Amino acid sequence: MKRAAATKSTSQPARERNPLDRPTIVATALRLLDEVGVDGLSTRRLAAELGIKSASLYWHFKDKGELLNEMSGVMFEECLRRPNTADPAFDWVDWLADGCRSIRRTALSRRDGAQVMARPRPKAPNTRIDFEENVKALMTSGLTDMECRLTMQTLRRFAIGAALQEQSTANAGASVVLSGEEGFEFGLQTFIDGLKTRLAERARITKAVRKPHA
Amino acid sequence: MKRAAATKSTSQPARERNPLDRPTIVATALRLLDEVGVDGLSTRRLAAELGIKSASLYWHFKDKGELLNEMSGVMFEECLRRPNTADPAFDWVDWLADGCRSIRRTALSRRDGAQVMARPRPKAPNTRIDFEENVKALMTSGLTDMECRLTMQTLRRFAIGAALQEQSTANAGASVVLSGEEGFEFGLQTFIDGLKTRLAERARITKAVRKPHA
DNA sequence: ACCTGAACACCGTTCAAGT
DNA sequence: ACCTGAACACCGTTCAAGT
Repeated sequence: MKRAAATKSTSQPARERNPLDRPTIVATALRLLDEVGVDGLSTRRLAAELGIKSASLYWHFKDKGELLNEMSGVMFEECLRRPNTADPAFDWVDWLADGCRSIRRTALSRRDGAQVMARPRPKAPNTRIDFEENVKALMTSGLTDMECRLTMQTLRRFAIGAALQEQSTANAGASVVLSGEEGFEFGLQTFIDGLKTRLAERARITKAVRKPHA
Repeated sequence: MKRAAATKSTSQPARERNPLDRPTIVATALRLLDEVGVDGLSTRRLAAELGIKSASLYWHFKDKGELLNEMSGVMFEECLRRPNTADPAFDWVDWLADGCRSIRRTALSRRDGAQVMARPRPKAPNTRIDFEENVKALMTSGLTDMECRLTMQTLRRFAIGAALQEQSTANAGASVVLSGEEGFEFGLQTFIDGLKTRLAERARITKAVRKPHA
């Protein structure tokens, strides 16, 4: 996709004449990411894509890191569906596993996507709300509040860690005995088995307490 | 630590007059990493530390990526102890958990250490041998060869993923309700519980096959 | 074999100035 | 409010040339 030829009468090659905002810049940056990769995504290149000069980006963003973090946030929004706990068929195991798969899939869906998602997300209030909603959904499992937070953190890390390694350049020539998918599903399944064990153990104790001499 | 003042008679400020080799360069790079961080670790800065010009580094390394990968390899060598399966007290659970903790601790031991260890390690033959040795040790658990490989891969990713997030700059101001240590131990314990479940399930089936009508 | 000098083609960021 | 021009202080990498 080469730069569109500008009509002679204007100096902006690829942009309408209204001011940019952060969402537009982030969306353009994500599109550009697929073209050039994270190392190719320079402020100058992005500015060119937007029809501005790179210095102008610093009116919208404090620095490049802030832009990348916002990209991370958008990618997470792309992949996280809200849980439907009202549905009587809601199953926390499936929901949790699918959420984890979704993070990996989203990371793999764009060039160097895992590297972007490995960055801290901007702590916007709406993100916080979603997070608390997810904690509540997972608590239907019987895990404690803290365990739910730790579980979600662990699986988020795991999904991104898996994608990170799958996208690493070294994977090109390596003897890939274990496919990414297989390793991912193994880790996910095993971790969830561990959660179930914890819950079963807890149920056993609760029962023993209720009927101490059974 | 400022550059040592050179004696007037020589133009090398900080180096004896013998040729450099890769191990020396890598060791110096790791020392410098703690001073300046991964973003500050430029070829020019490293060359200055070694008393050479940055162009000379390209005689020893193909590019900067190769140097960083070698640093990753050295950090892994620092942390991986060989298993002592001859010891009758050898316990695969402890060994596995300690190995995982060791990776995290090594990553946390240097500035941006997790970022370095997240890179692909150079696939030297000795590294391969260690890996096979570890697979054999883990197979004392009763897991299959493939499961052992997947387990080690998963825990390696997990340890580095945890350290990566703990060292992320965003962690500075964030509301760190969950300490890094706690989240790490939770994930590790849960995953190992899952492995045990798998083994217990397998033992149950084996037994059922032996005594079909028990 | 190992290193330098000098260059090429870039970076992120700042800031006065423009509109 | 939003953007430009121009600069500052860097990068990684190449390559002929030196010893």
